[in-house]
Amino acid sequence: MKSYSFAEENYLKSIHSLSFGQPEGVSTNSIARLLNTKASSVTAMIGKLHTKELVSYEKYKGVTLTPEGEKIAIGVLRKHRLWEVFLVDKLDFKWDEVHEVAEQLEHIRSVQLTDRLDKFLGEPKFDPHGDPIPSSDGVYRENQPTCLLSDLNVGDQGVVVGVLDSSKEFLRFLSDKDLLLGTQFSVVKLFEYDESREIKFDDRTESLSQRVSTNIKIKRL
Amino acid sequence: MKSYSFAEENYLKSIHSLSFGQPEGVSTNSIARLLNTKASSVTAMIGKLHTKELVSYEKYKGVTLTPEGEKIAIGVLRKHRLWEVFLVDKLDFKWDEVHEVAEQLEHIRSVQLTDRLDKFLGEPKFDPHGDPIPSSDGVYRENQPTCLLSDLNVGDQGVVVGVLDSSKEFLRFLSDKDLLLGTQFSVVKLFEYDESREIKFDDRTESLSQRVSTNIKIKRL
DNA sequence: AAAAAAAATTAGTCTCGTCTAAAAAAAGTC
DNA sequence: GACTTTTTTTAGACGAGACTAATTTTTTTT
Repeated sequence: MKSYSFAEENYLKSIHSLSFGQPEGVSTNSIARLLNTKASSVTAMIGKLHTKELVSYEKYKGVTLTPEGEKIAIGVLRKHRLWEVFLVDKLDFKWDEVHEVAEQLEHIRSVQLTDRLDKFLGEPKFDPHGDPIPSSDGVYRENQPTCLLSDLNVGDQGVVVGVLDSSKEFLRFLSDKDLLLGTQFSVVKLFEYDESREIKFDDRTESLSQRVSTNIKIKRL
Repeated sequence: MKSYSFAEENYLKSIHSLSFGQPEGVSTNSIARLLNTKASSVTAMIGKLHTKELVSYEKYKGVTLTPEGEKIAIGVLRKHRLWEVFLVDKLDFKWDEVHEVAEQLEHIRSVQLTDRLDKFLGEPKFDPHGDPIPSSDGVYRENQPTCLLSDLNVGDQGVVVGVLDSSKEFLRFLSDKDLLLGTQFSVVKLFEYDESREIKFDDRTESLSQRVSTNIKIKRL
């Protein structure tokens, strides 16, 4: 098993995240912006990754990941998101405090560690921001941008990623219903009359008023 | 809060661990041996740490940590040992598999993380090897080298750190008695007749045959 | 106390990842 | 199509941290 430096892993991760909807390749400047470095540094690193056959590259065109490069990027992403779950679920971090620490933890090298952490956390499918966690063989599907539960129609599926109304009362209401961050659900009924919805999750069905569903941020699945 | 490189932290940690019973200062070669580097690299780093006032140093004499340097070294040690507990208690690592991973985790920078991890683990006082975990304000007492439970006399205290006989049967016996790794105990009676001992732990008293106590590795407290 | 051995330091080099400044290529504009 | 602006690449340098080889200091041996 080859192993890569923090810097290399960060570049691969950045290229991966910028690749979405960019089949042409990712631009040097966009990588530099994301990593807070200069374009010249990016060019240098791209050359290095190219030599190692982790990216495809032609001067002045963009870069794309090779299958090997993508595998590494997804591995880092998996670790990042698993650690975020750990920090939030086990150490009671708020989900907006975890990023910086997870940026460090994602580079810890140990296959055993990652897989055991995954089991320990109950093999979660989503991180605290609602982003999907790649499986150990690198399979996952990046999901849609955030929208509201009230945007969904019958048959749509989603995962809870946040709230608009963060009052004690509302959070209490959600926790009474077991509608926690990361809960996956599908919309089974929609009553035009009052815009209330029935959703199914954890093998239960619950009815939510329009008031409630306009205050829950979700991502489509 | 200043922050230090992985390399700096590793040197400080090494100097700290070599300082035990060396009030004269630690030798360049001993550090090089411990870190698998060359003496010249050590000299260079010592110069750097000296400039930052983390070590006291005079050419050709040894190095010692300043109070600031020691604070940092103990902080790293605390993180290392807490992560070892996490790996063994939560992720079911064997206690001889944890070192390499903990060497990486000990450098994660986040005071919040360390303190929350400590709480999550139940504020353990010893790591899986029986070494004491420094408190967040840096207080701890390094303990004695390993000996056998059969070496202890009435009134002595110790902590279980391993076994000589690692057969299924013996490990089963120990787990039936709740004599786990990390258990702290004191010897309350010693019967000269058969060399059996009564030990007290977790508010219980148990009697151990000579056979048993010669197979349990402990550290004195 | 002189010679030999061991330990520590200096001098000079290397790789990694970054930077600035300058040059070259691509894209946008009139 | 020529000119300007933006993007990208090259050239050259630097700091961190490691190395080898040579030198100096300390310690040990006789």
